[in-house]
This record gives sequence, structure tokens and C-alpha cells, in this order.
Amino acid sequence: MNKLIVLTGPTAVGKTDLSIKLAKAVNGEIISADSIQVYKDMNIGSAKITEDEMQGVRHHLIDVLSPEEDFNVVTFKNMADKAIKEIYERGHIPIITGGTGFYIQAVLNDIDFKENEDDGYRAYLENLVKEKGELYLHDMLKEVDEKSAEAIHFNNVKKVIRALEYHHQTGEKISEHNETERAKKSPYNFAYFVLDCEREKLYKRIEKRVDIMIEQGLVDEVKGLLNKYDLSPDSVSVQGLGYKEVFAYLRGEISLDEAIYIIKRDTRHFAKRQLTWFRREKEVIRIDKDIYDTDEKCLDYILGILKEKGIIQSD
RNA sequence: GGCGCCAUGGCCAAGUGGUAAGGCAAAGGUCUGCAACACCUCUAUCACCAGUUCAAAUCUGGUUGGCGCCU
Repeated sequence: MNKLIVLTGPTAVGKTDLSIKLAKAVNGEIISADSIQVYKDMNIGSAKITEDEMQGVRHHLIDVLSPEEDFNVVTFKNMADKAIKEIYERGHIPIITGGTGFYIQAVLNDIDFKENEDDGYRAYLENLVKEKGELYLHDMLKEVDEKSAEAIHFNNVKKVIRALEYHHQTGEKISEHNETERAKKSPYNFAYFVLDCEREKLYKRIEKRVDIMIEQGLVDEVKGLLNKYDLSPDSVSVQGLGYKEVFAYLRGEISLDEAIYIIKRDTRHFAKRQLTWFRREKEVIRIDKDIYDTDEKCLDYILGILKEKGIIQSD
């Protein structure tokens, strides 16, 4: 069966260094599951790995899009699947690293996202909410897909719209689609590692990292983006943590101190959400960095499990 | 030493007699085409003591702490 390693964890736990060591140890190539690191010229704010740090390990899905381009799970999945295929052809093992749990899930369980041509229905719905309100939209959903309506809170307009859109385009209920997709088993022989450490420590690391980003010139990086690209305010790249706040600062809406405060706070929130996600993901192997307190110890532990699972040869 | 003001959850902050708004932080959760997105849930008996009252965070007295002014 096809082998796959996932190495993830909340932002700033220290995935990058370990991923290189792991890749070297198992002859692997890295696929980044990160919605911001895909973009060129977004380096500091996304804490992107540098060429040097890669140490010759092959990386995929980093620096492949212009910040003007759109990126989402489906494009991620297509690109990742392609990369995985190539990696197998080279006789290597794919290692998925990065903090976007949703993306990881998509390739790990080979989720089918159905075709989706844009016929303007989405835009129509987005307009409709503005006129009639969230409840109206939610009632629409109730009529075509009761289950989804129950599961999705009426305030969660984005998800309500997607569910309606899905029904509009396929004639099926997204709740049913989700159910069948969820029941799928992963086509991979995989090991899913989640790095974690004491919350306090993680938050301190996050705050320190944000300070370093500012020192390294995040503001200039963002200015550079504005000069070089024609960015729409709702493109994925502009939503990146650390970017949207600096944009606001450059527009004069907030002070730099406020921007820094918000980046730190929202990054903490983000880390928390990531942990919630990984917690409920089944079959994850949690690695407590307070116990495995060096990369070497982590690596030993990981290699042990990989052997057990037959993902690498035991010697 | 005297005079005046203030004291509500980790922080900010409403409430001035009828049984503690709200925001932020923290915590927990949802998520199957925007996921570094979007969304949900949730935390106090009002510095302390005594009194008035059917009823006090709200009134009175005292204690403690803080702030300002005066000598």
C-alpha cells in the first residue's frame, strides 16, 4: 500500500526543522500543507522555510503561486496528489507537513470534491443575504437539506452558502455527500504525527516569533507585495495572518503596535483551533514535546512507529 | 495629620434599592471548495465587617487598599 507520513502540529511548535531531519532519515520529500507558503514573495509572515534550511530535501507546494492567484482545498488536493505520484515514481516517501488540517484530511482520505463550475449562483446568494438576512438563507437550506441546516449555524453564512451552492449544482444534498466521504477509509498506509507542547510555552513561542517577523522586515515585505501585485482584498493570500494586519496598518487604520497585538492574539487563536482540529482527527499520534524535548528524541520515536507500521524497513 | 474621590470576574466596563449588560483575554467545540477562513458555547454574586430594609453591588457606619489635593 502507498506510504505516507504526516507531520503536523500547531503553528510555531517547531515542525520545520524536524521535518527536514525526518525527510533525510527516511529518504522523503516534503509536501507543504499550508495555504500561505504556496505563495511567492510571502516569506517572513508565513515563516517559510528557506532554501538553505531545506538542505537539499525536495519540497513541493512552496512558492508555486502568485499572491494574485486563488488557492483552496481542491487546488491543493490536485497539486498534492500529483506531487505524491511523482514522489512514488522516484521511490521516495511523501511527507506532508504544514498546519492546515483540512488540507491534510483532503489528501489523506482522498476526499472527492466534485466538479464545481461557477455559474454565478454563489454571487447571487451573497447578495441575497445582504438583502434578506442570514435566517432567510438558512431557511432556504432547511428546505433543500434539512440535515445540513441543522448542522450549520445560521450565522455561518459561508457554510450555508456552500451547502446551497452544492445542492444547486449537483441536485444532491451536501450532508449526504459528506456522510459518504466521511465513511471512506484512507487509501494510504500512513502515520499521522501531531506535535504538541504545553500551551503556555506555545503561546510564548508564537509571541516571540511575531516579534522576530517584525524585526526581519514584515512591514517591508508587505509593502513589496503591494507594489508588485494587484491584490484584491478578498484573495486568500491577503487573508494570511500577519499580512492582513500589516495591510491595515499601511492603510493607516491601526497603529503598528495594534497590528502586532492583533497578529499575536489571532495567531494564538489559530493555534488553538488547529489543536482542536487535530484532537478530533482519528488515528493521530501525538508527540508531546515536553517529553520528547529534542528533535532527536522526536525522530527516534517517529522512526520506531514508522517501522512498526511497515512504512520504513526495520534494520 | 486634614479634606475629597474611588474600590464590580484575568483586564476594560454598565448598573445608584428588587435580585449582576457588554467587550477583550482565557477555555471548550464545529468544520468535506474561501480553512492563517467562517462559525458556536462558556466564566462573578459586586474589597471586608456591621447596620437600615420585605429586598442592597446600589443607603448608613466602620475597616482595608488606591488616587488627588492641602498643611
